Amino acid sequence: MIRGKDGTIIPRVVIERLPRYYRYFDWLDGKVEKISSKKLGEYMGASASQVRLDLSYFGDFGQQGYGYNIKKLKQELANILNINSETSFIIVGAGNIGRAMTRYKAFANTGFMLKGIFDINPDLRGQKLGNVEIRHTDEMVQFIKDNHIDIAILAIPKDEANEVTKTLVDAGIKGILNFAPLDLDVTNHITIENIHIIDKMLALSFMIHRA
Amino acid sequence: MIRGKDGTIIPRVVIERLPRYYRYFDWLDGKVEKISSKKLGEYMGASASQVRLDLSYFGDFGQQGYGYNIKKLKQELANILNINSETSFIIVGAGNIGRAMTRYKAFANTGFMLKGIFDINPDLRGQKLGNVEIRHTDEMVQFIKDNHIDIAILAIPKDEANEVTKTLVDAGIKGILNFAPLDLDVTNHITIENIHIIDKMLALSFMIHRA
DNA sequence: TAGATTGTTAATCGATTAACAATC
DNA sequence: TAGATTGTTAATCGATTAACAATC
Repeated sequence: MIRGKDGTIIPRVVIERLPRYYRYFDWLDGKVEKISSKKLGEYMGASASQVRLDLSYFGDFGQQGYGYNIKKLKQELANILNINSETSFIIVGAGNIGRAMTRYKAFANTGFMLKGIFDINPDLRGQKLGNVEIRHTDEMVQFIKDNHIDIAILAIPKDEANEVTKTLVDAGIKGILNFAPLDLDVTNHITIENIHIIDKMLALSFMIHRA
Repeated sequence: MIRGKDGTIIPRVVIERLPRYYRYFDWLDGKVEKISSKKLGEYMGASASQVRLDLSYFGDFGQQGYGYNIKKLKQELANILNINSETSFIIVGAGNIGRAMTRYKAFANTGFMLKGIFDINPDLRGQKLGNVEIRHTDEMVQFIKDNHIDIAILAIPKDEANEVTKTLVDAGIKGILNFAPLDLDVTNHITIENIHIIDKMLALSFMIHRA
């Protein structure tokens, strides 16, 4: 239950939209100085009301008769989303997806710092991916504690996912980006975001076959 | 506007949930013979009402006093989601994510068949990834037409994404799974599913920092 | 038969949009 | 000042849940 400006509860749908606002402000930055909720809504395919209400959970960023200053609002959103401060994360699983995430450049632009990669296969130990070396899963708990890691990207087969999740949570991980094709079994106050690639492909397939 | 059983419009939220139902039925298959909407809802973190209403858009799959037969419903969902028939797709962009998708095993279990990989870099031409070779983007339009490809996974930098999307749509692509960190500019009746990795990470970061 | 559980309609809840006073 | 546009409250819309007759 996350609260905004006046202690009002921010709906999760609004939170999920924030990074999208940031993308648009980043895109507009340099192009124009200011924008109205109406114009931004047109770009984003949203109503002006939604734009204004969404942003109003976090502050009074606009000005009547003027709109929103892009440099200012981009900065505000960057702060809200912790883009200016460094957020450390680890990758669990050095398979296809784990490796791709290792090389993924976009993390750096949004303050995310890869601190470690872990795999259960001892043969991979010490192998370098970029400038981070693969460690064995046995070292993971201590590493999370020593380096104060909050976020883990989980990219392992589904059969091991819940067991590893339990280990991560016990070690102090606060959020997981889950690529495994299942819903993780978590009881406590930990946040999960799922990327279910096959689910998306199936929804796509369903829609094009019915269209 | 996709219609179900009695010509009622199926809400997009329901469509997006279908693959998840399939995952649960696949998981239950072999474990038990039947399940009630109440029990399934418990597993999925949904209400019994939602389970029943969601499924009822597609048919009368249950039986009073009994529940839903798992083998039967799994089969029904597989048909609805075209899992039993082959769905061809291509990957556009042979970078980190494109390559990971090439090696992604889960596609095969759901009827997805990788037919081609394309990249703008001519040096990659002919290079084999698994049993599919990289082709140059120049060959893409003809390939899509010749092989009746409906779905493309877009894994290229955002600056080129809209231009390539236009090419894909003109060539006859019906659905795109977009990994590029922007909202594709599409006018016509084409379906897009987005995987915005950084957006998910930012939402995660926001939530754990506020918790 | 009695108990269980469906499919569907009605009630509720939450999210989106419209309206408007405030004000730059 | 007049026009534009905000932040917010009220109205609407859509999705979820509750209720229940039908029936296995």
